[in-house]
Amino acid sequence: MVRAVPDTHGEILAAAARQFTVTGYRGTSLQDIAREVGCSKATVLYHFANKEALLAELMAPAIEVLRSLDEQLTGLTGAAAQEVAAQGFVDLAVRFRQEIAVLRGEFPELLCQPAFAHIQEISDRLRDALAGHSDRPGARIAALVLLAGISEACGEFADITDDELRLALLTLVRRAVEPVDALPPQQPTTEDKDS
Amino acid sequence: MVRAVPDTHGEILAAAARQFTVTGYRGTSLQDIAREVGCSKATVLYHFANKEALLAELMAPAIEVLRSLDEQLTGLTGAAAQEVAAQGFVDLAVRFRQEIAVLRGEFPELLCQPAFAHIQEISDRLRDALAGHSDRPGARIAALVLLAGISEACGEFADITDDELRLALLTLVRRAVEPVDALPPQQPTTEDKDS
DNA sequence: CTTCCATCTGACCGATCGGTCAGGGTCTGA
DNA sequence: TCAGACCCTGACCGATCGGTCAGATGGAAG
Repeated sequence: MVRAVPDTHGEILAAAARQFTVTGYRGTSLQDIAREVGCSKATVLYHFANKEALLAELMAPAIEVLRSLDEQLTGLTGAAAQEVAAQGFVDLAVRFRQEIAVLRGEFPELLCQPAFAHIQEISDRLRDALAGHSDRPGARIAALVLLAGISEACGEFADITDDELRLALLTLVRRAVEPVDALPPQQPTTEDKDS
Repeated sequence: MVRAVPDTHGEILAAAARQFTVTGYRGTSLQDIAREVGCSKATVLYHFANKEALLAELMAPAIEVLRSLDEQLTGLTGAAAQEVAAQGFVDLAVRFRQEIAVLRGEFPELLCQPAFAHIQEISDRLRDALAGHSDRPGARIAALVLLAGISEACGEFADITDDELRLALLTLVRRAVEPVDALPPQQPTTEDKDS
């Protein structure tokens, strides 16, 4: 085995990702991670300041993509925002299946941690965009169900390729979301209503 | 305060439900529940054999409804099964918003407990029915996303009435699910393919 | 050879967890 | 009056958690 550079740091990260998705963040102890890597718990804490820092580094790439999607969304409204949100989120969910699976269960508690600040607001904006910025219950519900469902479900389809999954999810979203054009003309929509 | 019957048992149950939905099952200690009720931790364990039994009693009604839905589904196929599954699950999710929110994050771990045996199989059958018993990825993905999304999202809409939520979810499901009739006629479907 | 630094470890810490237990009230019915 | 069922509690238990720390190891630089 040619293994000049052991890269313990990366191994710990990978093992943590695997364990977190199965047992959850709370349900996985540093001991568990160390056991899978084949090192001591102290070694895990040598490479990472604490358990929270381990999670933060694990989620950093996914969060970065989410942030950039949020930026793309600023200023967009209506059908354009809807489409960008749909494509962006589906792509994000597919690419970071594992990372999202980690966050899945612990969402409400983990959002308090500084590493995940503003995530709630960002996903709120994402949901609004997907709902066509409508406040009708039907649109709001559909958007939230889709976001939550995709987050939940993505981790389950390990047997499906990224492209296939992306396509299926995108067609599902387009079929399920309330189209912003189909709004009953109770409001003229001459300009974007803001605030 | 006319309080002839303190009903500590019920108060503990209600407090546990509230805490579990916020902090999760793992994240809520018996001490937390006792504190909210205003009794000692020992009292909680006097009324319930252990933490697991508390959760089991909390979820029992929802699980009973899920089981009966599963029974209704036996024998049904195609569009009929699809419709029963959609109506049944939407109704269940709306009625037991809080209970499902409890189970949400801890699903994979809690399924090991004897109180939740067969739940995985039941929800698998439910998903199959919603997918029109098709094995096409699109149908499977849509069904799972809808089930997961509804479970996740139901707890969030405290401001929406049951009837309103039920209607919105049902229309969403009907719009989003791949209709069993729209199957490409690559298979004659003369009779239900089984096994 | 010595020094230095990165890596890693076993032993240990305080806190908290779920759960046990002996016993103290309080009410009821004989 | 007294026995017993019911409800509740403080004190305590072993286990496990995240995290600390002094020191062992080993390779590179001087």
